Amino acid sequence: MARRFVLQPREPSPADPGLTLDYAADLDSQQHAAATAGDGVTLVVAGAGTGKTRTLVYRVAYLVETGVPPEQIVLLTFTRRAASEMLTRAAGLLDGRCERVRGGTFHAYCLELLRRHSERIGYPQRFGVLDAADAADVVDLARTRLGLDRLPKRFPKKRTLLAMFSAATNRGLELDEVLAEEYPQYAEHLDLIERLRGAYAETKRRTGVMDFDDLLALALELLRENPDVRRQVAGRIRHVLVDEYQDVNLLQADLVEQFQSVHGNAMMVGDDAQSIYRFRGADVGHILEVQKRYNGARVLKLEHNYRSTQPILDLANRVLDEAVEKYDKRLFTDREGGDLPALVAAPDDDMEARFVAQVVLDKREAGTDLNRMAVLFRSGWCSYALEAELNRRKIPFVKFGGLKLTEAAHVKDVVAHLRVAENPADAVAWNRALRLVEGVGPTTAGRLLDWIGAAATGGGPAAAVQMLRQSVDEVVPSASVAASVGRLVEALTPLRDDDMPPEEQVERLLGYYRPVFERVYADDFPKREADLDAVVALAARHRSRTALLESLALDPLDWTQEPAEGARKDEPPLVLSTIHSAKGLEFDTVFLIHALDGVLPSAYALASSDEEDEERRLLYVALTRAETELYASYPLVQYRRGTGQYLTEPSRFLSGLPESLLEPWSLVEEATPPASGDALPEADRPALPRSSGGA
DNA sequence: TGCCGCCTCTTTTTT
DNA sequence: AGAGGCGGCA
Repeated sequence: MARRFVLQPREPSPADPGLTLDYAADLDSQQHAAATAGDGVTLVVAGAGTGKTRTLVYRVAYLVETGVPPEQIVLLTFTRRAASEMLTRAAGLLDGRCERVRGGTFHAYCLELLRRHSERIGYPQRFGVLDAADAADVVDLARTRLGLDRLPKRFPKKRTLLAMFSAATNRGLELDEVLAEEYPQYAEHLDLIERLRGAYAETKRRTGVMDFDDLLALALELLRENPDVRRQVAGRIRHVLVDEYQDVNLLQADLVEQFQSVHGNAMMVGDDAQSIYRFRGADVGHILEVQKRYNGARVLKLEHNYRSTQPILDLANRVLDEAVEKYDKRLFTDREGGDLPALVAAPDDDMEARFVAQVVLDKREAGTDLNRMAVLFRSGWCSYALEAELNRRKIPFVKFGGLKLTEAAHVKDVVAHLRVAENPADAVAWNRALRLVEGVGPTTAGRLLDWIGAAATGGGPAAAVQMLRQSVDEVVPSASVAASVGRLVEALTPLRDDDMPPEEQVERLLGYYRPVFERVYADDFPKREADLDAVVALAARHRSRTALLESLALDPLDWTQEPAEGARKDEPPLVLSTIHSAKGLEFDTVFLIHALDGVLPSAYALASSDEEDEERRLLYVALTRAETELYASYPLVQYRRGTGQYLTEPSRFLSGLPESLLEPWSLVEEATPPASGDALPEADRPALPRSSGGA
């Protein structure tokens, strides 16, 4: 029987002369209590703008100062941006001593673990990582493999299938429970869906790839089924800190439990009012039940808001008040005064864009840096009109969320070729590369894949390329197609050299791919060209092909967009972001655009009051990003193909609020360009100058 | 078999 | 707007 010997905690005295930071002076009393909390499990319930990040950063510094080796601290977050921001801030506090703190997203951290112990779960060391689009392709491969050429009518599409699989995995449910709960219309196909799920899993394993959910699920399996690995991994985690804990799903909550299982030190920070990831299996229940899961966990609160003015908080509090599910949350601030938030009705989205651009320029003129302002929206497409307007006015901006560059077809093409070099068993990558060969369609590609698969399992991955070269003639319809496939193989062969620097691999690959690229994207390849150079640049920043591919799979942070032409050099750009991607950030001025019913709340999220509440929290998150100025705006008309122009309604969460909370503005177009010194039509109603760029 | 053009549909949010 | 499905043609 193993025995547990309990060591008394070694409490550093508050006056410990070894501490270089003055924690008591830099933090308020609640923040101080959290940052300097003793060992064990601590839940910090922190409202919006209460200095959560600051507190975590000081916590890290405190641990390091009190003798915890930085590399034994693990700081987990949900986005790479949050991770890097926090690690950078911590590093800045104790000049470099915090640099070796481990951390990143759950997915990235799990990937690292799996890479190190892949043999324990039956994966090759060089397994690949699938994004959502790749995963959809694997579903197709799995389907073909099951011999299911024809699916029943009214059968879920692959995107829906993946969502079902994901819900089951992330929430620890059986497929039939997910179907009954969320997809009753497909319940009759349970058997077939189940078979597809099995084939999907089998295909991933056979071809050595994992999807995002696998990163979490397999890491958990690795730790649970290999006590020695768990002891080794958790033994090196003296403290685990988790930000945005309200957004963990079951797998992530379980992983945290594993990570702290040796030392028993965990700090979870979160705000149940800001839970916005239910759609991917997050469950506020986990933050609410921390005390149940960890007997004796202490609970601390941060309630003092330092970010926003009172009028902004009043509005945010009001929005939350009307949730069906009540929150015991009222933020208070010392920042008295400040302007009322505005609800701006714009005639159409072009005028809305001009309004935002104009206020942004005015504020920049008045001394607010562009990157202290942000434009937030519900979905990626909401900012299209604004992006055009910002380009016209040469205002530099970066956009977070929405479509990613790594999802662009031509970037995925390049990545697919690299993945084949990395892991010749990777059938999805092969498939993509083969389909780009002129004359190769689904059928030919399928036959070639069978050859490759046989070679990869039989003679090992290295044999695959060799085998393919010999077999091409037998499988391919014509000699010219065989020659084309041969050229692909010739292009890939030198890339298998692992010592070749990644940028050289990409450069060489582009020698093969460029002609293909110009043929496949004949109508618009010049516009796409810059992205290929960006891949080369990204490759130059990575040590190995493996590292490059990981970075590409998990959304590279340092994938820089070039600044708009004519932009001031080095001026930090205006931030455009989905609300989801803006979580945890703060800005002097926030514009919430397209605050429309059907957009926020999304028309797809109105089936239940739970879903509507999540949309409401999303609005709450958006509003509480603002420090001093807040503008919510919406266009009065929208266009939709088919329907044409139609009238809109402002967000149900914002319409009907008293003018003492949210001041209605309307936009009026000035008839003539203003002479200098002219008064505005009304003091607080900015007029729009005539559009300079045309609509 | 593969390619092309025409059709419709559907449109969150992220790792 | 863009993707995916389908039918007809080379």
